[in-house]
Amino acid sequence: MDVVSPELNSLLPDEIMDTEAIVMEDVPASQPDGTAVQSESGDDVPIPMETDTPVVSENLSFCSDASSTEHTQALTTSTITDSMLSISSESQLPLTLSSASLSAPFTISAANHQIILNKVASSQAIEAAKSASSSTQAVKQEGQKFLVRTIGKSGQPIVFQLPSTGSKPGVGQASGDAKSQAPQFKVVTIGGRTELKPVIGSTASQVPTPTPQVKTVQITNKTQVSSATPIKFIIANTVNSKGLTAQRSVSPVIAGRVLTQNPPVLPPRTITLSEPLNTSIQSMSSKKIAISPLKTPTKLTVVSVASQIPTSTQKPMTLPVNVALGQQILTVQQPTTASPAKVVSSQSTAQNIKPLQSVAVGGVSGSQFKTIIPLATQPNVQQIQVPGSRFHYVRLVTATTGSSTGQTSGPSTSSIQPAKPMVVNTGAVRMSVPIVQAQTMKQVVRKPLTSTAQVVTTSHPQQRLIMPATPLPIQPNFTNLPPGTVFAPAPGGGNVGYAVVPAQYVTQFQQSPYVTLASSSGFPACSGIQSQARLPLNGLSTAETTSRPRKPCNCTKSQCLKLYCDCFANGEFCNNCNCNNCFNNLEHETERLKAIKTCLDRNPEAFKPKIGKGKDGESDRRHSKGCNCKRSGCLKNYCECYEAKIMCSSICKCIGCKNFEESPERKTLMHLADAAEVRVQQQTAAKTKLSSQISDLLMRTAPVISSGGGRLPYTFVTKEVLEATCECLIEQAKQAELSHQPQAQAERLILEEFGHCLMRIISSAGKAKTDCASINC
DNA sequence: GAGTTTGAAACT
DNA sequence: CAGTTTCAAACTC
Repeated sequence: MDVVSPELNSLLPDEIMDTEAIVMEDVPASQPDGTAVQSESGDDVPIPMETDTPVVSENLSFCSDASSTEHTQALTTSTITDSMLSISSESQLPLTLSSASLSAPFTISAANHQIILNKVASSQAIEAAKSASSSTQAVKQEGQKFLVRTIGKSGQPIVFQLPSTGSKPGVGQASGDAKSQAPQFKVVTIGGRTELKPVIGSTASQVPTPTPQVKTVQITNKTQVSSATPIKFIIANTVNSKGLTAQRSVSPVIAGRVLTQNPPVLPPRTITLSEPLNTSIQSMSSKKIAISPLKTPTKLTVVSVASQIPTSTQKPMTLPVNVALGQQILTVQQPTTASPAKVVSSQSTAQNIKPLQSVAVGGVSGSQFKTIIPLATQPNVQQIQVPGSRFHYVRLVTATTGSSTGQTSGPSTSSIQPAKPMVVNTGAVRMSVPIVQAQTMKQVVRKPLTSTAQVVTTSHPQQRLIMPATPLPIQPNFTNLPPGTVFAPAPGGGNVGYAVVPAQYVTQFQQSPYVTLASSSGFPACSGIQSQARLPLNGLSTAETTSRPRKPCNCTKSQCLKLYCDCFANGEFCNNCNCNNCFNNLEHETERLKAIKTCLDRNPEAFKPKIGKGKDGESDRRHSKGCNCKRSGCLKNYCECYEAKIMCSSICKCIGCKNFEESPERKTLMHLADAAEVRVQQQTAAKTKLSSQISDLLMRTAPVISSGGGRLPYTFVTKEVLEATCECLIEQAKQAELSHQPQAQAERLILEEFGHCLMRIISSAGKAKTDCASINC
């Protein structure tokens, strides 16, 4: 198998690690009433948290960070002490967790399987929260621990433990600014739309969401005051990567983990909010990191992006972090200032590592997220969706090292070592998996993996191509990786590498029963969740992309291994195509991978969507390279801009372009296209009506036929049939008129349409007679 | 359905 | 980087 070249390898980390584009707009509080939780479903069925499955990191750290001191409050799970906050899924009452050391207490409300952690701006806010709900519980920080007890059906409690912060300098400082700041929860839909909701006293006013849509709860700390108490999440499931080199000192520290569905009878999971004493945390860049479970409520998602925390804060950036609890995503957003919010989540214990996790990195504008999509029950697989890229990347986090691997036995209580909050999974292997286009990622009918078993054993696991032998879930030892998987060594060595896996495999993973937890957990699968992770394809909406199945290719000479082939260009295998000598399939993975590498060597952007976000002031969608049309006037589908239904931009090098806003030709074309579409719809409707009328008539006349024994076709020509037929003819006439057909031609078309109608009537009549005869026999 | 046109991709 | 060739889709008849 070919190993991804260093060039490609160098590309992949950037793809994954780059989170600069992930910027969440500050969303004003849209619901000051404090509605913090939206039930994902109208019913009260609790959604269990997945905790028994292996998870890269069991630790979730919520850190309160003083801007200058980088102080982080950590919830450690090592021991359960003082106050414990229990959140029951059944209860929809907000729970307020206040910490003396924390400038802003956290309001925690759980309802309908959702837990919202909110940082209460002030004690008054706490009181308000209490007043809002009599059952609100304020937990002093002394306890440093709060227990989420019944998030899942299993009732497995999740313990959030806060270490004593008496010695933490940043705590008091943070609390002092809490009033000025208005920490808020932002409920963010997967599609990127965010809904900011104050948490305080919110539970009573919960608005049940009709659809099982995953919500992201975002905690935003907009104030830039150094005294502010930025919330710092440190997700410590880190792997070494070059992406965090000094060059990219601002690379976000990721490594998140996500809580998902718990199988019943699971030991209490402890989420540790540890205070990182490591300076690396301090230097952690403030880029926004969104960790969201886009999948079913039963999923636990973990984001692990960077292994090392950049030591420089040269580029303070907003750092939104979504921590998904069950179906919810907790987002912590920190404005780009002196005290950026930081999220630290340690994955030091890869207990119960969730099998397949996906991370979607939004590529469109700043509102995109890296989302984690749990795909499989097998641990250590993360699907990373990089908007703007046609590949999906799957990161496999292996528990090869004892320290990094989680102890799967016993209650999943993991604690983060303060001194090494970010060192979690040194043996992690990141896999970059070109799958399907991110936008087209969708749940489809499950089908077993049919690939031949090709397992490559190697002394250098991170650089070997692993071929999946069976449809079994991905194993940590990579023995079940799909064919075509290529491991690329991480630059600079280390235990981290990338593996390029055929896109379809991820789809297959998603389709595999092993992947879908809902199938086995008894919870209804939420197909919509995954769709939420989809991102626009070439500027098209998800609905557009999903509603348009890709056309089969007709390649004859390229073997479907060049970008001429749309299938290949989209990172897909050929399927039901008309190509000849196709190598874009599982049987030719070696060649395919080589071709991918070649394309990437030639153009690292080769597999990225051509239609992306334009510059400020320009159209939202524009061709990344611009077209070079010379003869088509950019008004035919030869033009990639026109084909994408966008206008040419300044970067186009086209000649005689007519594809601009004020172009009369373009307007005419658009008008004609719209008219044609309307005509087609009308004609289709008319034909459907005709068929319906005929069918209805057949139903009514069937007894007559059967008894009378032989009616002529004209018997079926009733008033309704005539009307439907006339509609078809009129529509045909309109179409001919609009297309400026000569009268003779128009008459011909009308007559032909009439003939078609007659044929349908006769055919239906004959069929009805035949059916009746067969019935009588 | 065959042939032509077109422009992106690939190549030199 | 520019020019040429190759290629497959779009288009026309």
